[in-house]
Amino acid sequence: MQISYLAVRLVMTAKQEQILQAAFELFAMEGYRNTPTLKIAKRAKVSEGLIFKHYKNKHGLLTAVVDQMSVKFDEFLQPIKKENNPKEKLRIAIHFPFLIKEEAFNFWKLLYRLKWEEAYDTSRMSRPILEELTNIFLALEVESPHLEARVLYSMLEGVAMSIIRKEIPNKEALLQFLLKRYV
Amino acid sequence: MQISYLAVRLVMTAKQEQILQAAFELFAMEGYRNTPTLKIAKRAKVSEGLIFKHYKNKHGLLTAVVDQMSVKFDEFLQPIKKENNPKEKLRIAIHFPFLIKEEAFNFWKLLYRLKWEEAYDTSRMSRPILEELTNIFLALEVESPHLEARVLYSMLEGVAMSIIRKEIPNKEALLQFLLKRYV
DNA sequence: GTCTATACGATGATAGAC
DNA sequence: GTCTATCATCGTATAGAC
Repeated sequence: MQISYLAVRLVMTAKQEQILQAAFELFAMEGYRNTPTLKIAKRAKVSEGLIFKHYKNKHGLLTAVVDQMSVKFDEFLQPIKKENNPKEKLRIAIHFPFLIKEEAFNFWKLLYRLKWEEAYDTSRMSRPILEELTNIFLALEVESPHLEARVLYSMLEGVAMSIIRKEIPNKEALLQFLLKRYV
Repeated sequence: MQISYLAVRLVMTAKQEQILQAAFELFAMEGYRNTPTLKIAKRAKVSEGLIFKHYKNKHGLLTAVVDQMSVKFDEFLQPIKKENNPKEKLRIAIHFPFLIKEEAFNFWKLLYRLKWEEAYDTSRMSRPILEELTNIFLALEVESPHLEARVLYSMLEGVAMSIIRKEIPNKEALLQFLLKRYV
Protein backbone atom coordinates (compact mmCIF):
# COMPACT_ATOMS: atom_id res chain seq x y z
CA MET A 1 0.00 0.00 0.00
CA GLN A 2 2.40 2.66 -1.17
CA ILE A 3 -0.17 5.38 -1.47
CA SER A 4 -1.40 5.28 2.09
CA TYR A 5 2.20 5.13 3.29
CA LEU A 6 2.99 8.29 1.41
CA ALA A 7 -0.20 9.87 2.66
CA VAL A 8 0.79 9.18 6.22
CA ARG A 9 4.24 10.63 5.65
CA LEU A 10 2.73 13.88 4.46
CA VAL A 11 0.65 14.47 7.54
CA MET A 12 2.42 16.87 9.85
CA THR A 13 1.28 18.58 12.97
CA ALA A 14 1.63 22.31 13.17
CA LYS A 15 4.48 22.03 15.68
CA GLN A 16 6.28 19.52 13.54
CA GLU A 17 6.28 22.01 10.68
CA GLN A 18 7.41 24.80 12.97
CA ILE A 19 10.39 22.69 13.98
CA LEU A 20 11.24 21.94 10.38
CA GLN A 21 11.00 25.58 9.39
CA ALA A 22 13.05 26.82 12.34
CA ALA A 23 15.69 24.18 11.72
CA PHE A 24 15.87 25.08 8.06
CA GLU A 25 16.36 28.75 8.83
CA LEU A 26 18.94 28.23 11.53
CA PHE A 27 20.91 25.58 9.67
CA ALA A 28 21.08 27.94 6.71
CA MET A 29 22.02 31.02 8.69
CA GLU A 30 24.41 29.54 11.22
CA GLY A 31 25.20 26.05 10.04
CA TYR A 32 24.20 22.61 11.24
CA ARG A 33 26.89 22.13 13.88
CA ASN A 34 26.58 25.69 15.10
CA THR A 35 22.90 25.34 15.85
CA PRO A 36 21.93 23.76 19.21
CA THR A 37 18.65 21.91 19.33
CA LEU A 38 17.54 24.17 22.17
CA LYS A 39 17.82 27.16 19.86
CA ILE A 40 15.69 25.41 17.27
CA ALA A 41 13.10 24.61 19.90
CA LYS A 42 12.93 28.21 21.05
CA ARG A 43 12.58 29.55 17.53
CA ALA A 44 9.88 26.99 16.79
CA LYS A 45 8.23 27.77 20.11
CA VAL A 46 8.15 24.13 21.20
CA SER A 47 9.87 22.12 23.88
CA GLU A 48 13.29 20.72 23.07
CA GLY A 49 12.15 17.15 23.75
CA LEU A 50 9.55 17.32 21.02
CA ILE A 51 12.25 17.59 18.39
CA PHE A 52 13.56 14.18 19.36
CA LYS A 53 10.12 12.61 19.51
CA HIS A 54 9.47 13.64 15.93
CA TYR A 55 12.87 13.33 14.35
CA LYS A 56 14.67 10.77 16.50
CA ASN A 57 17.89 12.81 16.64
CA LYS A 58 19.45 15.96 15.30
CA HIS A 59 20.70 14.32 12.16
CA GLY A 60 17.23 12.97 11.44
CA LEU A 61 16.03 16.54 11.55
CA LEU A 62 18.68 17.56 9.03
CA THR A 63 17.60 14.73 6.75
CA ALA A 64 14.01 15.92 6.92
CA VAL A 65 15.13 19.43 6.04
CA VAL A 66 17.14 18.21 3.07
CA ASP A 67 14.24 16.07 1.84
CA GLN A 68 12.02 19.11 1.91
CA MET A 69 14.65 21.06 0.01
CA SER A 70 14.77 18.42 -2.70
CA VAL A 71 11.12 19.03 -3.42
CA LYS A 72 11.64 22.78 -3.69
CA PHE A 73 14.59 22.15 -5.90
CA ASP A 74 12.58 20.05 -8.31
CA GLU A 75 10.02 22.82 -8.55
CA PHE A 76 12.82 25.25 -9.34
CA LEU A 77 13.94 23.04 -12.22
CA GLN A 78 10.51 22.64 -13.79
CA PRO A 79 10.73 25.60 -16.21
CA ILE A 80 13.83 24.29 -17.94
CA LYS A 81 12.53 20.74 -18.04
CA LYS A 82 9.26 21.77 -19.63
CA GLU A 83 10.88 23.86 -22.34
CA ASN A 84 11.85 21.99 -25.50
CA ASN A 85 13.63 24.54 -27.64
CA PRO A 86 17.36 24.30 -26.80
CA LYS A 87 18.04 28.00 -27.34
CA GLU A 88 15.21 28.84 -24.99
CA LYS A 89 16.43 26.27 -22.46
CA LEU A 90 19.81 27.95 -22.52
CA ARG A 91 18.23 31.31 -21.87
CA ILE A 92 16.38 29.88 -18.87
CA ALA A 93 19.55 28.26 -17.51
CA ILE A 94 21.46 31.52 -17.64
CA HIS A 95 18.64 33.26 -15.84
CA PHE A 96 18.72 30.78 -12.94
CA PRO A 97 21.27 32.50 -10.67
CA PHE A 98 19.48 35.79 -11.15
CA LEU A 99 16.06 34.36 -10.36
CA ILE A 100 17.04 33.51 -6.82
CA LYS A 101 15.01 35.82 -4.63
CA GLU A 102 16.47 37.26 -1.49
CA GLU A 103 14.03 35.18 0.55
CA ALA A 104 15.46 32.04 -1.00
CA PHE A 105 19.08 32.88 -0.26
CA ASN A 106 18.92 30.74 2.88
CA PHE A 107 17.96 27.77 0.78
CA TRP A 108 21.11 28.04 -1.31
CA LYS A 109 23.30 28.98 1.57
CA LEU A 110 22.30 25.77 3.28
CA LEU A 111 22.98 23.79 0.15
CA TYR A 112 26.53 25.12 -0.10
CA ARG A 113 27.10 24.86 3.62
CA LEU A 114 26.18 21.19 3.54
CA LYS A 115 28.30 20.65 0.48
CA TRP A 116 31.43 21.72 2.35
CA GLU A 117 30.57 21.55 6.01
CA GLU A 118 29.07 18.12 6.23
CA ALA A 119 30.36 16.50 3.05
CA TYR A 120 26.69 15.93 2.43
CA ASP A 121 26.13 14.48 -1.01
CA THR A 122 24.31 17.23 -2.85
CA SER A 123 24.84 15.65 -6.25
CA ARG A 124 21.22 14.62 -6.50
CA MET A 125 20.55 18.34 -6.76
CA SER A 126 23.41 19.41 -9.02
CA ARG A 127 23.34 16.48 -11.44
CA PRO A 128 19.93 17.27 -12.98
CA ILE A 129 21.13 20.75 -13.94
CA LEU A 130 24.32 19.46 -15.47
CA GLU A 131 22.29 16.95 -17.45
CA GLU A 132 19.96 19.62 -18.76
CA LEU A 133 22.90 21.73 -19.87
CA THR A 134 24.50 18.79 -21.62
CA ASN A 135 21.27 18.08 -23.47
CA ILE A 136 21.16 21.68 -24.63
CA PHE A 137 24.60 21.52 -26.19
CA LEU A 138 23.94 18.10 -27.67
CA ALA A 139 20.86 19.53 -29.37
CA LEU A 140 22.80 22.56 -30.55
CA GLU A 141 25.41 20.20 -31.97
CA VAL A 142 28.41 22.10 -30.69
CA GLU A 143 31.87 20.59 -30.88
CA SER A 144 32.30 19.43 -27.26
CA PRO A 145 28.88 19.37 -25.64
CA HIS A 146 30.04 17.81 -22.37
CA LEU A 147 32.88 20.24 -21.83
CA GLU A 148 30.69 23.12 -22.89
CA ALA A 149 28.09 22.08 -20.34
CA ARG A 150 30.66 21.63 -17.59
CA VAL A 151 32.08 25.10 -18.17
CA LEU A 152 28.69 26.76 -18.25
CA TYR A 153 27.68 24.88 -15.12
CA SER A 154 30.82 25.97 -13.26
CA MET A 155 30.33 29.54 -14.33
CA LEU A 156 26.68 29.61 -13.31
CA GLU A 157 27.53 28.01 -9.98
CA GLY A 158 30.25 30.58 -9.40
CA VAL A 159 27.89 33.40 -10.30
CA ALA A 160 25.15 31.99 -8.08
CA MET A 161 27.55 31.83 -5.15
CA SER A 162 28.58 35.43 -5.65
CA ILE A 163 24.96 36.50 -5.79
CA ILE A 164 24.04 34.62 -2.64
CA ARG A 165 27.02 36.19 -0.91
CA LYS A 166 25.89 39.57 -2.19
CA GLU A 167 29.16 40.28 -3.95
CA ILE A 168 27.59 41.46 -7.22
CA PRO A 169 26.79 45.17 -7.29
CA ASN A 170 24.94 45.23 -10.62
CA LYS A 171 23.17 41.96 -11.30
CA GLU A 172 21.20 43.20 -14.27
CA ALA A 173 24.33 44.25 -16.17
CA LEU A 174 25.91 40.87 -15.54
CA LEU A 175 22.80 39.04 -16.73
CA GLN A 176 22.65 41.02 -19.94
CA PHE A 177 26.34 40.43 -20.51
CA LEU A 178 25.90 36.68 -20.17
CA LEU A 179 22.83 36.55 -22.38
CA LYS A 180 24.64 38.45 -25.09
CA ARG A 181 27.57 36.08 -24.88
CA TYR A 182 25.74 32.81 -24.82
CA VAL A 183 22.42 33.19 -26.58
CA MET B 1 61.41 48.06 16.20
CA GLN B 2 59.29 46.34 13.62
CA ILE B 3 61.97 43.99 12.44
CA SER B 4 62.70 42.37 15.74
CA TYR B 5 58.98 42.06 16.44
CA LEU B 6 58.51 40.16 13.21
CA ALA B 7 61.56 38.07 13.96
CA VAL B 8 60.12 37.03 17.28
CA ARG B 9 56.84 36.13 15.70
CA LEU B 10 58.54 33.75 13.33
CA VAL B 11 60.20 31.69 16.03
CA MET B 12 58.22 28.57 16.68
CA THR B 13 58.98 25.54 18.73
CA ALA B 14 58.69 22.16 17.08
CA LYS B 15 55.54 21.33 19.04
CA GLN B 16 53.96 24.63 18.15
CA GLU B 17 54.42 23.82 14.50
CA GLN B 18 53.06 20.32 14.99
CA ILE B 19 49.93 21.81 16.49
CA LEU B 20 49.53 24.24 13.63
CA GLN B 21 49.99 21.51 11.05
CA ALA B 22 47.60 19.10 12.76
CA ALA B 23 44.99 21.83 13.14
CA PHE B 24 45.31 22.79 9.51
CA GLU B 25 44.81 19.22 8.35
CA LEU B 26 41.90 18.49 10.63
CA PHE B 27 40.13 21.79 10.05
CA ALA B 28 40.39 21.14 6.32
CA MET B 29 39.29 17.52 6.44
CA GLU B 30 36.57 17.73 9.04
CA GLY B 31 35.83 21.38 9.60
CA TYR B 32 36.60 23.78 12.41
CA ARG B 33 33.59 23.05 14.59
CA ASN B 34 33.80 19.34 13.99
CA THR B 35 37.34 19.13 15.29
CA PRO B 36 37.81 18.89 19.07
CA THR B 37 41.01 20.31 20.48
CA LEU B 38 41.78 16.92 21.99
CA LYS B 39 41.88 15.41 18.51
CA ILE B 40 44.29 18.10 17.37
CA ALA B 41 46.49 17.44 20.38
CA LYS B 42 46.59 13.72 19.67
CA ARG B 43 47.45 14.19 16.02
CA ALA B 44 50.15 16.68 16.94
CA LYS B 45 51.37 14.35 19.68
CA VAL B 46 51.21 17.01 22.36
CA SER B 47 49.10 17.60 25.43
CA GLU B 48 45.80 19.37 24.97
CA GLY B 49 46.76 22.12 27.39
CA LEU B 50 49.70 23.16 25.27
CA ILE B 51 47.39 24.28 22.51
CA PHE B 52 45.87 26.87 24.80
CA LYS B 53 49.22 28.03 26.15
CA HIS B 54 50.37 28.79 22.62
CA TYR B 55 47.21 29.97 20.94
CA LYS B 56 45.09 31.30 23.83
CA ASN B 57 41.94 29.58 22.58
CA LYS B 58 40.63 27.50 19.70
CA HIS B 59 39.77 30.50 17.60
CA GLY B 60 43.27 31.85 18.06
CA LEU B 61 44.52 28.63 16.58
CA LEU B 62 42.25 29.05 13.59
CA THR B 63 43.54 32.57 13.10
CA ALA B 64 47.11 31.29 13.11
CA VAL B 65 46.18 28.66 10.53
CA VAL B 66 44.54 31.25 8.29
CA ASP B 67 47.52 33.59 8.61
CA GLN B 68 49.80 30.81 7.48
CA MET B 69 47.45 30.12 4.57
CA SER B 70 47.61 33.75 3.49
CA VAL B 71 51.35 33.44 3.01
CA LYS B 72 50.95 30.30 0.89
CA PHE B 73 48.26 32.04 -1.07
CA ASP B 74 50.51 34.96 -1.91
CA GLU B 75 53.15 32.56 -3.15
CA PHE B 76 50.55 30.92 -5.35
CA LEU B 77 49.74 34.29 -6.90
CA GLN B 78 53.32 35.28 -7.66
CA PRO B 79 53.48 33.86 -11.21
CA ILE B 80 50.58 35.95 -12.45
CA LYS B 81 51.78 39.07 -10.66
CA LYS B 82 55.26 38.82 -12.14
CA GLU B 83 54.06 38.34 -15.70
CA ASN B 84 53.44 41.54 -17.65
CA ASN B 85 52.03 40.40 -20.96
CA PRO B 86 48.22 40.33 -20.58
CA LYS B 87 47.73 37.37 -22.92
CA GLU B 88 50.27 35.41 -20.92
CA LYS B 89 48.67 36.49 -17.64
CA LEU B 90 45.38 35.16 -18.94
CA ARG B 91 46.96 31.84 -19.77
CA ILE B 92 48.38 31.58 -16.26
CA ALA B 93 45.02 32.45 -14.71
CA ILE B 94 43.25 29.72 -16.62
CA HIS B 95 45.86 27.23 -15.53
CA PHE B 96 45.33 28.01 -11.84
CA PRO B 97 42.57 25.52 -11.02
CA PHE B 98 44.52 22.80 -12.78
CA LEU B 99 47.77 23.55 -10.98
CA ILE B 100 46.31 22.62 -7.62
CA LYS B 101 48.11 19.48 -6.58
CA GLU B 102 46.30 16.75 -4.73
CA GLU B 103 48.41 17.50 -1.65
CA ALA B 104 47.10 21.05 -1.66
CA PHE B 105 43.42 20.09 -1.87
CA ASN B 106 43.13 20.44 1.90
CA PHE B 107 44.27 24.01 1.63
CA TRP B 108 41.44 24.89 -0.71
CA LYS B 109 38.91 22.78 1.06
CA LEU B 110 39.60 24.73 4.21
CA LEU B 111 39.27 27.98 2.34
CA TYR B 112 35.82 27.07 1.06
CA ARG B 113 34.78 25.54 4.34
CA LEU B 114 35.59 28.77 6.12
CA LYS B 115 33.86 30.79 3.47
CA TRP B 116 30.54 29.06 4.17
CA GLU B 117 30.91 27.43 7.54
CA GLU B 118 32.28 30.28 9.57
CA ALA B 119 31.37 33.26 7.42
CA TYR B 120 35.08 33.94 7.60
CA ASP B 121 36.01 36.85 5.41
CA THR B 122 38.13 35.25 2.72
CA SER B 123 37.95 38.27 0.46
CA ARG B 124 41.55 39.18 1.17
CA MET B 125 42.36 36.02 -0.74
CA SER B 126 39.84 36.26 -3.58
CA ARG B 127 40.12 39.98 -4.25
CA PRO B 128 43.71 39.93 -5.54
CA ILE B 129 42.76 37.38 -8.19
CA LEU B 130 39.74 39.35 -9.31
CA GLU B 131 41.93 42.44 -9.56
CA GLU B 132 44.50 40.65 -11.69
CA LEU B 133 41.77 39.43 -14.03
CA THR B 134 40.31 42.90 -14.33
CA ASN B 135 43.73 44.31 -15.19
CA ILE B 136 44.10 41.71 -17.91
CA PHE B 137 40.89 42.72 -19.63
CA LEU B 138 41.61 46.41 -19.19
CA ALA B 139 44.92 45.87 -20.95
CA LEU B 140 43.25 43.86 -23.68
CA GLU B 141 40.76 46.70 -24.12
CA VAL B 142 37.69 44.51 -24.30
CA GLU B 143 34.22 46.03 -24.15
CA SER B 144 33.31 45.30 -20.52
CA PRO B 145 36.51 44.47 -18.64
CA HIS B 146 34.90 44.30 -15.20
CA LEU B 147 32.09 42.00 -16.26
CA GLU B 148 34.48 39.92 -18.29
CA ALA B 149 36.72 39.52 -15.26
CA ARG B 150 33.81 38.67 -12.99
CA VAL B 151 32.57 35.96 -15.33
CA LEU B 152 36.02 34.43 -15.76
CA TYR B 153 36.55 34.55 -12.02
CA SER B 154 33.24 32.80 -11.34
CA MET B 155 33.99 30.17 -13.92
CA LEU B 156 37.47 29.49 -12.60
CA GLU B 157 36.15 29.32 -9.06
CA GLY B 158 33.46 26.87 -10.12
CA VAL B 159 36.00 24.75 -11.96
CA ALA B 160 38.39 24.83 -9.01
CA MET B 161 35.64 23.66 -6.69
CA SER B 162 34.79 20.77 -8.98
CA ILE B 163 38.43 19.77 -9.16
CA ILE B 164 38.88 19.89 -5.40
CA ARG B 165 35.75 17.78 -5.02
CA LYS B 166 37.14 15.40 -7.64
CA GLU B 167 34.15 15.73 -9.91
CA ILE B 168 36.17 16.21 -13.11
CA PRO B 169 37.09 12.97 -14.87
CA ASN B 170 39.35 14.46 -17.55
CA LYS B 171 41.08 17.58 -16.34
CA GLU B 172 43.45 17.87 -19.29
CA ALA B 173 40.62 17.97 -21.84
CA LEU B 174 38.87 20.67 -19.85
CA LEU B 175 42.03 22.75 -19.62
CA GLN B 176 42.67 22.56 -23.35
CA PHE B 177 39.05 23.46 -24.02
CA LEU B 178 39.32 26.57 -21.86
CA LEU B 179 42.63 27.66 -23.32
CA LYS B 180 41.23 27.37 -26.82
CA ARG B 181 38.23 29.43 -25.87
CA TYR B 182 39.92 32.22 -23.99
CA VAL B 183 43.45 32.61 -25.30
C1' DG C 1 57.89 24.80 27.31
C1' DT C 2 55.28 20.98 28.44
C1' DC C 3 52.33 17.85 30.96
C1' DT C 4 48.50 16.15 34.15
C1' DA C 5 44.41 16.91 36.38
C1' DT C 6 40.28 19.05 36.56
C1' DA C 7 36.49 22.62 36.43
C1' DC C 8 32.55 23.98 34.11
C1' DG C 9 29.33 25.02 30.72
C1' DA C 10 26.93 23.50 26.62
C1' DT C 11 24.53 20.08 24.13
C1' DG C 12 22.26 15.92 22.49
C1' DA C 13 19.22 12.80 24.12
C1' DT C 14 15.88 10.11 27.40
C1' DA C 15 12.04 9.25 30.84
C1' DG C 16 7.85 9.96 32.52
C1' DA C 17 3.72 12.83 33.41
C1' DC C 18 -0.23 14.99 31.25
C1' DG D 1 1.28 15.06 20.86
C1' DT D 2 3.52 17.82 24.01
C1' DC D 3 5.97 19.39 28.09
C1' DT D 4 9.19 19.34 32.18
C1' DA D 5 12.92 17.51 34.39
C1' DT D 6 17.03 15.31 34.14
C1' DC D 7 21.18 12.81 32.57
C1' DA D 8 25.55 11.70 30.42
C1' DT D 9 28.92 13.21 27.66
C1' DC D 10 31.75 16.05 25.30
C1' DG D 11 34.61 20.01 24.58
C1' DT D 12 36.84 24.29 25.82
C1' DA D 13 39.60 26.21 28.91
C1' DT D 14 42.39 26.87 33.39
C1' DA D 15 45.66 25.79 37.29
C1' DG D 16 49.56 24.17 38.93
C1' DA D 17 53.53 20.98 38.92
C1' DC D 18 57.79 19.83 36.58
